[in-house]
Amino acid sequence: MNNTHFTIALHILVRIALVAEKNKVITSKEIATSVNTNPVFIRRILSSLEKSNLVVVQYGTGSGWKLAQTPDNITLSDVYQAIKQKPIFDLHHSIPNQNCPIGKGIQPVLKYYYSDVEKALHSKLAKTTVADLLGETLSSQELHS
Amino acid sequence: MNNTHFTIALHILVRIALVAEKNKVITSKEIATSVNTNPVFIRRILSSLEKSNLVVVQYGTGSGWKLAQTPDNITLSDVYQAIKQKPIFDLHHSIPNQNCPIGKGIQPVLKYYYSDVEKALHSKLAKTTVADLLGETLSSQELHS
DNA sequence: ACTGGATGAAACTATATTAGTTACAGAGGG
DNA sequence: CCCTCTGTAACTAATATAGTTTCATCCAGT
Repeated sequence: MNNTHFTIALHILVRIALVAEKNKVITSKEIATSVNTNPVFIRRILSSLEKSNLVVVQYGTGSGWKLAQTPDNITLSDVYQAIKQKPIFDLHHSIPNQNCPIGKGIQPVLKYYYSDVEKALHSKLAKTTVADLLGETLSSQELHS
Repeated sequence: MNNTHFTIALHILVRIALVAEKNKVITSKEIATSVNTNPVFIRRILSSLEKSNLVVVQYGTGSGWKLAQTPDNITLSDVYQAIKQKPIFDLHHSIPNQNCPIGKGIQPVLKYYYSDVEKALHSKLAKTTVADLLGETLSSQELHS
């Protein structure tokens, strides 16, 4: 995962949640217009979200995307899990020197520690839902009008 | 920051902490041998660590690097802060559609939320020090001998 | 069946990022 | 003054990212 993907995924889900209030679906092209990018990029991320059962696609006439769960049931931890491809911190690209006590021993230590950090991150992300973001986004608009 | 930089920075600091126990310093070339990379790459990261007062360089004969603070005083939050160049999550690369209520409102919401997530990450990272990592790395070696 | 709008996926490009490499001026203890 | 190492710039190769084009596939409605 690149770190913008999470932002795009959240934008997509909040955008779908908005039309879901009217029991409507939305196409990747329409979402792309909102995000200001191209539909294929949106579809690639939608594909990841679909595999994690966060969104569902409808084919045929009146086709488009809808949420697979209610917005208050989708946490940002779910979203992060769905689109993450890389861990938050990577280990060395090339294997460290095994003749050095640090080079030999540090990777397992860091690997364990990083997974611990990711758990803490997930705990934090789990406290917020797509419904929360939609609410905050809309209410911040009202203040300006 | 790329996500391997944090790993390399920790490797560097733990490696320096190891020789610091013997009141010695270590050169970027020696560190590069341990990390299994080139000295310039190491120096670039050392440069960031130096700016945050985590390491100090000695010139002249017997030159090399040492810690600017005791290892139990350097938390991983300090290290992360020193080398991070990008936030953990980026916003959109191109500005979203301002005619869409979501496109218009989501960036400030996410910006605030992301800084909140970073604070949680720092709290987690602050609980571990370079001394902790050094201890774990060495004790994991003993188990294998 | 057929149509039409949308998806899924592959292929390709342009740009940005990352790590590696070379080179050389500058620092400073002996 | 010497010697070793640092600081930094410049360049390259490899990889990652987002954008674009293309086309087969899907399926509700007619």
